[in-house]
Amino acid sequence: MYSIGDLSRRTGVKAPTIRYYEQMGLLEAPERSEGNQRRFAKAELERLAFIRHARDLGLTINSIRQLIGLSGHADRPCADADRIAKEQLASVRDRIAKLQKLEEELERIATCCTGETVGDCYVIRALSDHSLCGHEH
Amino acid sequence: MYSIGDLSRRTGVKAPTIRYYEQMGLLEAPERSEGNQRRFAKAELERLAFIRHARDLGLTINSIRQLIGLSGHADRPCADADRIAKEQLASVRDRIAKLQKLEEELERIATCCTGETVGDCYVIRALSDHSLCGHEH
DNA sequence: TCTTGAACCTCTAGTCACTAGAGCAATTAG
DNA sequence: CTAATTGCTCTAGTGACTAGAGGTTCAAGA
Ligand SMILES: [Zn+2]
Ligand SMILES: [Zn+2]
Ligand SMILES: [Zn+2]
Ligand SMILES: [Zn+2]
Repeated sequence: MYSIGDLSRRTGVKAPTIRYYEQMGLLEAPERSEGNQRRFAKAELERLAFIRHARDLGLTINSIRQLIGLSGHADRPCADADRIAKEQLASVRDRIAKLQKLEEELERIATCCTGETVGDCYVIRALSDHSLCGHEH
Repeated sequence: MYSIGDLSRRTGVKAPTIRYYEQMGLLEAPERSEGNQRRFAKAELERLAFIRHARDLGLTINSIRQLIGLSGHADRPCADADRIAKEQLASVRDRIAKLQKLEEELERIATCCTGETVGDCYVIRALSDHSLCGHEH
């Protein structure tokens, strides 16, 4: 049996975050000590590691809830799990593409200023005038 | 003189967002009609375009507030504006690098499942076991 | 057994940049 | 003049936590 602090040290997830996951229905309400403190079993430790890893990969609480729901039915088809992973991959790729466009614009904006005063600063001018940009954003 | 709806149509910024920018101190409180409705001058239209452009480039409300503060002093050095742009560029590059690592992991996770049931789904297994990953996240 | 200090509890509110909605008032076109 | 549209303020919700207040329980040493 682990206290919430034990669990926190073993997984690197802060105690308030563990309580938050419980509240969001990702962790089941654990047993309690006589004095009402949480006491987690090993299964919860593993589930918390799963949650943390999924979060680190950018999955939302909602997706994780679905995945946990699925993982209880080992005999069902895994198409839903595969779909969630593919959607997350697509979303990450999408964000990368958007950020790369921003990077291009920002590189120009951040490196082209030859002025010395605000009056002739390229940064200010570029922000005032989108037609200096190479793409839409 | 533009109503908030005029301004919204001309800039593509929704009316509640314009009010929000005013509340955040990015736009000055505009004149009002007899019936207390906002009436914006052309300067406000231009400032709103500036704000929107900066937001589209990912700058925070705080950074924009600083830039607006600077832009009132055309004779001062522009080092602060240049620094804000460079920091934003660095932050975008940082986020891209993190997302590219995620992309790699997610590509593996999302495309390697050869199982058919949840019990032998690679997605579920990969989320349970970070040692299958190629990097830290 | 007692005491002290660390760890734990619940609850509320704050973060960021909006967005949605309620309930009302003003404007504008016909 | 009326109806439709647009505007006003205020409150609350989003996601995934984080911080803090104010109180309780636990574990270890004396
Ligand atoms: Zn400059
Ligand atoms: Zn632009
Ligand atoms: Zn699968
Ligand atoms: Zn991993």
